[in-house]
Amino acid sequence: MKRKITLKQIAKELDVSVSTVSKALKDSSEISLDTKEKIKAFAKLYNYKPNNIALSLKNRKTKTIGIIIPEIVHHFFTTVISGIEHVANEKGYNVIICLSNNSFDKEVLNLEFLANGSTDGFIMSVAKETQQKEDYHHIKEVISQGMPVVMFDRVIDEVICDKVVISDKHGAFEAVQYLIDLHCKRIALISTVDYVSVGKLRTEGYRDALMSNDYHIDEELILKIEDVDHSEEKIEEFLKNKNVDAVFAVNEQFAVNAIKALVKLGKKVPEDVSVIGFTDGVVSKSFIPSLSTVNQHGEDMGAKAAHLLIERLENDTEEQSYQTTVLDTSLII
Amino acid sequence: MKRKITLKQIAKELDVSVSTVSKALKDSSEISLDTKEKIKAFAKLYNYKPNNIALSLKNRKTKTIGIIIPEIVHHFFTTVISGIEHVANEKGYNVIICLSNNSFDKEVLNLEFLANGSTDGFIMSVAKETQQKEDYHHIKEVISQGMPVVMFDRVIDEVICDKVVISDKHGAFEAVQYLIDLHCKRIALISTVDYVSVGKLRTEGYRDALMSNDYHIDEELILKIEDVDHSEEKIEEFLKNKNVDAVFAVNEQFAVNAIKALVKLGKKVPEDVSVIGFTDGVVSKSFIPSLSTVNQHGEDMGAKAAHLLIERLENDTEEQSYQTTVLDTSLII
DNA sequence: AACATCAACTCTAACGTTTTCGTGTTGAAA
DNA sequence: TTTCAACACGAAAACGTTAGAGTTGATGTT
Repeated sequence: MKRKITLKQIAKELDVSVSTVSKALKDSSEISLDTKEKIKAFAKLYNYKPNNIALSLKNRKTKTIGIIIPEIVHHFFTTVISGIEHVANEKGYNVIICLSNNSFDKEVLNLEFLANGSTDGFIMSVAKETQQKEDYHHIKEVISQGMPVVMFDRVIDEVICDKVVISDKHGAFEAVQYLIDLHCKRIALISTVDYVSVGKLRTEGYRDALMSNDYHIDEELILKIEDVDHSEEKIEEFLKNKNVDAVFAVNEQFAVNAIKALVKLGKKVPEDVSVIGFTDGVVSKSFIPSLSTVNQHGEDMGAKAAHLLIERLENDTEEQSYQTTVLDTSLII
Repeated sequence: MKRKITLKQIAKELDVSVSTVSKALKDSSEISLDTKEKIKAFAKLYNYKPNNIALSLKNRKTKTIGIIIPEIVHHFFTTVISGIEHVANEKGYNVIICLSNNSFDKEVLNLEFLANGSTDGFIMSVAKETQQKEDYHHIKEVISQGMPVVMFDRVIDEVICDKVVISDKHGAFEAVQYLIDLHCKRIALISTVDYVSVGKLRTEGYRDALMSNDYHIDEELILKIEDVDHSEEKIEEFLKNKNVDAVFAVNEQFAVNAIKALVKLGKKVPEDVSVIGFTDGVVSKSFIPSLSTVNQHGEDMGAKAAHLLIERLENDTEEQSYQTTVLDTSLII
């Protein structure tokens, strides 16, 4: 087992000083051609690569960005990660991923840990529990320490930093408008509870669309689901006897469950009931019957977030002009 | 903007030496109670947290494990990551994820970069291109430098290290046996090209099952797909005029495409043709018509891999007894 | 001969920790 | 009064790297 070689070892071996080796490998003009070549050859032979940790310590930057998300087994988040990773790599950055599992405590721990030298900045989507508690001191803390943070998807208005979101409200509006254009009369909404910002915004879009078409908003047709684990039964229960002719679901799981329930209730989709859902695209793409969806462009979102973060990391011109980028959704029929 | 505080700053502020501060915070008996309390209070006030990078450099271990996978927008891999992350976190490790995008070059780059101090060890599934080239020098290199590597899913026999795989062959065997038990006569196989080890193994399981039931192996019923991007057309083309009554697909995408093609050809699934696929579970779970699948237990796989790696990291008792853990698949009807 | 110039190095400090080995001050036993 | 341990702390090295400030010896200039 040959341990990785260091500058010191090379220096000793060739009987020069460490700094000579360092400079030679950087092609410094201070070192003679002869010596440079000798050192380079030796370094190549022993496959010398500088130690990142030492460099990080010296330069006070790690060239890695931390991603903190609620969960990873979720297609939307993976597309975002993919987008981030792509541009990060292009710019010479690595990504380190931590999962909060939607737990506030774990989010705090992760953030604190990574903030102690491990990363140069963060891209994050906050945990559900955090939104619920409305406690953002940990995020504000790292920002005040000079670490750039970019939030995406579930963003917090109270925290001032760069943000990337989709136009939840507008996307929902469009989707519901589409249903209205199909002459649907009784359009149900299946949403999450309101402290999840996306649920709230999409609900607003739903209401706006109905209102601007002079529809009456029937609160009976709105379902808010708290416990995601038992959504299937809840949705089935809800759709029974409601006699809806359209369903708008704020996420993919709800949409799928709605279709299942409708089929169980003897309805045909999309003949009897139209279903449309906010989604990330994977299930619906290969779904039979096909499901119309609002695409969230996760990849673009990640890419944009990464660009924003890196921009801030590389231009430490203390500009305080934080921006919120709103990405459009698109309806896939 | 208050930068993170360091030992040195605390020392200066309280007019003691750096070592005193360090010791005090570690509750060393060398330091008087008075001083300790004073220092601790000050540290707490300023929210002192040791710098990970400095610790990593000093201890020559980073407490992070590197994950290198072909892609992340793939449910199976995310479940594996989730499994890894879970046990890693439990044991005080972080994970840093790199994507090879199935490119050999990127895999090499990632591995080399992370091996230079950024991680203590690796959990990886090799890129398709790497399997194709059969060039594993980069992996052998890091192993020879004393970095533990655990391979999962797509493993390489030539590289000696810990491995976690599912019983591909056995899983395929069971699936095909299941189809045979349903009295299917013409069972098609849709597989990948043979250099992808899983494709090869699952094909073997298919053959074995047929053979041990005295079926004739009709090469006409075997499709090997090279170009995943155009699999849909290929599969449709293939299934036309084959008059099969069952399809066994080595992955989820192929299974879904097969069903689509069959439906297009006027067949009913599962009445006319039974379809069963190796999968990761997300699409099939909410798929209509329901699809029978071979579950790969990604979460368990990740957890096992992480356990193996951490075990090796913490017991540097140079035992060379590498093990290959074979996880069972299970058939979900 | 005295001095400046220059090439080709080496030294040192620094990044933030931890840890080993001092060292000066007590108080008490001899 | 000497001797010595216990106590409370400080100095320095180490991890691997880089950059700026020194050092050396040779050559060139007047």
